[in-house]
Amino acid sequence: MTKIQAPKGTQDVLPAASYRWQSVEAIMRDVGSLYGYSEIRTPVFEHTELFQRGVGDTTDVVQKEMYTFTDKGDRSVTLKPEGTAGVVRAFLEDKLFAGPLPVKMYYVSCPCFRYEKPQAGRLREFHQHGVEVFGAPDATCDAEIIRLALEVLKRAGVKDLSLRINSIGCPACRASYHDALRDFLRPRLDGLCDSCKSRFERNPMRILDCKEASCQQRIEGAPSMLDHLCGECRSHFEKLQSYLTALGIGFTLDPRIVRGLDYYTKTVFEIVTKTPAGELTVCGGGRYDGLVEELGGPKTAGIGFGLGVERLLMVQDLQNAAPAAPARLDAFVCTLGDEARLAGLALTDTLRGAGIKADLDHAARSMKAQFKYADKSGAPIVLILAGDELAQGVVRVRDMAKSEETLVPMDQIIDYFRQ
RNA sequence: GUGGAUAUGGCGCAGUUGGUUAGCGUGCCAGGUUGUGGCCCUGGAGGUCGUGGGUUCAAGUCCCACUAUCCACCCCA
Repeated sequence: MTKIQAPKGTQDVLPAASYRWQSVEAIMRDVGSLYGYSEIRTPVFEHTELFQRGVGDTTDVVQKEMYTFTDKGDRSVTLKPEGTAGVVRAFLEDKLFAGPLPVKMYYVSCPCFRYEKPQAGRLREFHQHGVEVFGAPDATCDAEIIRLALEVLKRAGVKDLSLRINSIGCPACRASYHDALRDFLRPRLDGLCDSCKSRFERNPMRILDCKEASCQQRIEGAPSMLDHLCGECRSHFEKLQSYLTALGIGFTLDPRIVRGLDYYTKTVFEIVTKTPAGELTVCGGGRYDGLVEELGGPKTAGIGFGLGVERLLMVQDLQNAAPAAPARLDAFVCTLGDEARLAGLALTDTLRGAGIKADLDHAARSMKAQFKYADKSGAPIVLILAGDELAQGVVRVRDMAKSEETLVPMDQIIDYFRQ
């Protein structure tokens, strides 16, 4: 029989590590609600067409990375490759646009799926925290979600953060920029790498992002999107920069941030952190003012970001910023003999009823083995119950760190923990 | 999709030019202490040496294929 293992690119979150997830999830919830956001949860899978139209047919994500399958009803469905499209769909389907705008939403550890070759910080099933805001066209909102993302990362203990922003304009000014860029690239096309050649027609801006040194050399002096922004896009971007400055948020302009998803307009940004293993992008996002309309809704501004949970946890590890594990137990109950065992079960139940994290031996083991287990469980207090204690109506309370024992009357044991 | 490295008990490793019953550390279980953890001592359980072929009298060791894991590119969270 072949051993069954987890599918490639997936990970178990084991009991010893789940507190780490709970910790960053609590941070996201706390910060989200502090900023006036409410949680939204959308399905893990959607109709494939949503992503084709929303994320964009020409993107790598849609073209080669989606988990798409046909269900028993012959519908093509896809495990969500990112968080935004599903939220937009819900916004439309549940007619949130008819309520008070803006609508501000966040999501926590949203599972996302991309069929890629796994490696450090890249999985096939991964999780994102994120926010989406609808009906907030002003650049104050761009600044707000950036501030929110930075706050989440800061509370998670991430160090050496840097913010990179860019504007990719609106469809109108981007089209004229594409023309200018193609005019610049056309005479140099022969020297570019194959993937850049294919990008030329489809999405020439991605060529600016190419990692090939020879391509970088050839595109030296290429026109910048920022020089081709229309009046409105330019003014939006300038406002964003002044708002960030007013909030004391440092940033760098990075014209090479293009983002791999088609729906972005105007502001795009990435938050990068330095680790001993190199720079790592932990958060990326931007504005998508055309997406709601593209998916059949009323013209509505949109903006959001996705923050990779696995990457965040990885950065915490690399930067020694991981929170310490909380104590699993407040007390462990050790017993000897059947009568004491029964009393121990009742005692444990009483403790739990009083909100004290308690456990007892479930393997009918020796006192020594029970103590070993109690020690490894991290319980600071061990309660010992055997014939002598039962006869006296007391519990023997052992402080594990001090190795000191005292006798506490059974009916005062809760008070002992309360003091 | 392209390239590179690795694969031996739960974890970390050794295994010498192919040569007897595959070792070590750690963890786990138990005993030493018939009521007591961390330290120490003793014992025990646990391995189709990733899978399948091949070479050989003999393969953990050599050859081939496959699979998985890790890393880089690509892409991105």
